Amino acid sequence: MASKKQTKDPLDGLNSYKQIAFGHLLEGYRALVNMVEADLKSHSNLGISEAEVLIRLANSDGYSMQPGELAQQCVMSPSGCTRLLDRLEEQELITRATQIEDRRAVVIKLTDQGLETLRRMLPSHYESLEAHMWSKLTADELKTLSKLMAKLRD
Amino acid sequence: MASKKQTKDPLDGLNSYKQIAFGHLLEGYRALVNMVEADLKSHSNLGISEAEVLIRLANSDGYSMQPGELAQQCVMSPSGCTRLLDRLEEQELITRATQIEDRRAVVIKLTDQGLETLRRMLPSHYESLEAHMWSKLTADELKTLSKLMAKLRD
DNA sequence: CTTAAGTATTTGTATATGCAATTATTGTAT
DNA sequence: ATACAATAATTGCATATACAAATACTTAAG
Repeated sequence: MASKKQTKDPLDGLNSYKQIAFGHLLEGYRALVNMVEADLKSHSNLGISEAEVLIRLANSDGYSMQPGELAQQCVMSPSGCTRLLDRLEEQELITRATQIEDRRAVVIKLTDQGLETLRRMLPSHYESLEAHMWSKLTADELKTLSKLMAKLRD
Repeated sequence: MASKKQTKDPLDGLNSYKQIAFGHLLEGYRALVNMVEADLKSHSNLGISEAEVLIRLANSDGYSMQPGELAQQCVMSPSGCTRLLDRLEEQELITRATQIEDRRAVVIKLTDQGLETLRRMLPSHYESLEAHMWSKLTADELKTLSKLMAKLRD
């Protein structure tokens, strides 16, 4: 008769609902982001990160923020943020200026052209989000998802 | 007196709960994956994609799958999958063999070493997921999240 | 049979991103 | 005042990943 007590094989945990939840998060996120980004690129020459930065700037006080703040909000590295801002500056969608009070810091500002580009791009972006995300969940589900993801972030 | 009817500014939609839900999804996902991947790399020399492939192989029939199937499950491009498999093969965690019935296809197989590596790595990976995800939500919340993300994926 | 279309994977190339080191500036302690 | 730590952003470098084209093989049509 086999012993009742056994060292548990870690592989046994692979199909727990917890593992599956993580798997669904990976799969769902990637699928969604891929579709949204594809739509975005077909309607503009912006990727999802570029769009996100423009949106955050549009939401910010005076349409301007510092790179570090932006990097934190977007959950990206400072260097990644620098490069992203390089691309946006290249397209003249933002400007960079050194701050007067603290000359280490930089002020990013959305240009008129950046704002206009954002306005032109947003309707199709919303359509995309509607098609791939919002229409797939009820309002309650969407709010629940929002709350749960915020918990994971914090 | 201003006209009651106005062309709506697309920017007005930026702070709807729908937009915010998308934002929280981006932020929560990135934060979680960054933390889990950091833990993973500190306990092994595998990234999250590598770990995912090993896990999917361990779950598969005969510990083997085809690259295309794997790429679909992992929501990645075929070429991305090829490169990922290159790295795993280099570390001798998987083997590649051409199929006999269809010689275009390749059979990926988890090696003994791959299985052992996975067994060694899983406990700390579970701890990481516990710390950064599972412990932050109740069982019900976790199941809800799982269901909602699966809806987005499909 | 032979050719064309389809499928599975891989490769060339481009790009986005992160880490670690660097530069420039500010704050602090003696 | 001067030196030293802290902070903001950038840069060099490495790497992961995607798209498009190429390769190798199979299936279907005539």
